Amino acid sequence: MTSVRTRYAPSPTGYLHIGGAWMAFFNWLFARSTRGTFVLRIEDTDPSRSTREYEQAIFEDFRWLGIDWDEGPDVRGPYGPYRQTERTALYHRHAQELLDRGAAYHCYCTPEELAAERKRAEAERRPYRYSGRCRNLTPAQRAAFEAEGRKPTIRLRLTDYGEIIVVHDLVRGRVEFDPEHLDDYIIVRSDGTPLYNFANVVDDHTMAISHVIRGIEHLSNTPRQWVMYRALGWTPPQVAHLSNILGTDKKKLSKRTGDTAVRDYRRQGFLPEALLNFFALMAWYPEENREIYTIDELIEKFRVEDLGKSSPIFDMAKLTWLNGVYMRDLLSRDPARVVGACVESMRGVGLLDGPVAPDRLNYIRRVVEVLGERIKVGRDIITYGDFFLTDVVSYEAEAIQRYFANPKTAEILQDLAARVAGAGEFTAGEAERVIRTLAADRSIHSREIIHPARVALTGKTAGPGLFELMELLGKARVVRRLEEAVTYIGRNS
RNA sequence: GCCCCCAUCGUCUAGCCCGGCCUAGGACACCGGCCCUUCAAGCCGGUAACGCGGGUUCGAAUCCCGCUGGGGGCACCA
Repeated sequence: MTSVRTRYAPSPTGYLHIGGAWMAFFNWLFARSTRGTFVLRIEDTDPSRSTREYEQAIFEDFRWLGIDWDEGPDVRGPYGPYRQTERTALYHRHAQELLDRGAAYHCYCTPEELAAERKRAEAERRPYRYSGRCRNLTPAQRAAFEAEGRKPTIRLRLTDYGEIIVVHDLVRGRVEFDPEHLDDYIIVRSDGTPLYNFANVVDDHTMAISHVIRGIEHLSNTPRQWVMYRALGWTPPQVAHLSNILGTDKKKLSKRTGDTAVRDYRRQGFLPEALLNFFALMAWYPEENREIYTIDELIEKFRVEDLGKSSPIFDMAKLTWLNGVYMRDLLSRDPARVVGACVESMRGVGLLDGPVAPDRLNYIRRVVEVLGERIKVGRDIITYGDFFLTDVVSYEAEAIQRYFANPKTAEILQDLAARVAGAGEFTAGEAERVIRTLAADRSIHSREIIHPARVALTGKTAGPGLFELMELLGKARVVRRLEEAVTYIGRNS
């Protein structure tokens, strides 16, 4: 058996989409699991929408995910070039070959004429198929069209193909298509540029791609492509078509129901290994009763045949949980990665910009330490620890209601502020001692101090342990916030 | 409209190919409880699914047919 070569072929018309990354991931997994080759090919045949900036961005997103490629525009390789716009000679050659073999023909119909045909079909409520008017043009007729100045497209002969086209899909099994329902489709535009279905076939073959895992939307394209392979005398690759990821509205994943770009997830502070683990779980469970897998385990266990057939819904809650599992593990093993994810999300919301100063980074490290297991995603440093990062404490409505209502509260907090101010070296232990003593002196339960104090210091009812949080905030900030709370309560009661 | 694909808890899925081991397993989410200065984490427990209708069979989530529902394709987009 010749070696496995898979590919992912993005169009550089935007950032790497979650759905695209998901597809790419399986092609990559398959290549890695068979010690094969993973190729990145840029499909930039639509010049109006493709840019080099997006191409770079896609590379960057893949690198972040940890999906590497053996051949591609930037690393080159024996089957290059890897950008479709640089392969035009190849398309011309094979288009000519198709023409010479009589498998394709020039079509002089204008877009307007075709639109009219389509409209007529619609009016008569029958499925539209190209009429085939140009299928058997005589040299004289062609000359006449040319004289009119018409530029022909090239169409592949398909309507009279004659036999059922069989696609052997690795995950769906045998799928049959009757060419009766297909028509002669355009493979080269009148300006000479190739269309997707054609360029794709030429590239996959000339790049010796052995397996293609792609979206279900391409299943209907497959019979068209298979006819072309046959006409050219080529063997088509093995294919597997996966259903698309859906949003919570059960529609194709879109901005409406959540972030769609890989970099959005990076900005929120997700971990690439968690995202990849989650990607796997959206298509298959390598083992029963197990959710957490390292990339190496996924590579080892991967089998195309095991991939699911139905469309998964992107479950944010599960991704978040999974990310939390990884974050907790990292907390002891490699806390710098957790800090990294937090920094990423702080940049995302503008809390950080440019290089981070060493003392600032140190402080963030301590915040992460104090927040600990509460951080499931990098952005949680903001949702749970904003009071560490900014100087304004805004009290949650519920917090005020629950813990600032007691008439004694202001007095207690005032007392606490005074005692903190007079305390010794301000560690968590010292903070605890101060509060316990205060509770004993006033013969109240420490709860009656702890909760209001937490609200005064953080604005929230939930959060890290009060004593740890006080230590990190430091004596000065604690005293100030306590006094601010006293003022606030006085003003609002 | 025509063609194609899909269908197990709210969600991701195991089981389906090779019918009985399935009174359908796990995980997320949700709801209780424990722990506790709150939250998170952790631990314990709970609710919850074979879309419907016909077959085949002693027996069907598993095989067959139909229906319904969802998705995709039918471009000089990819």
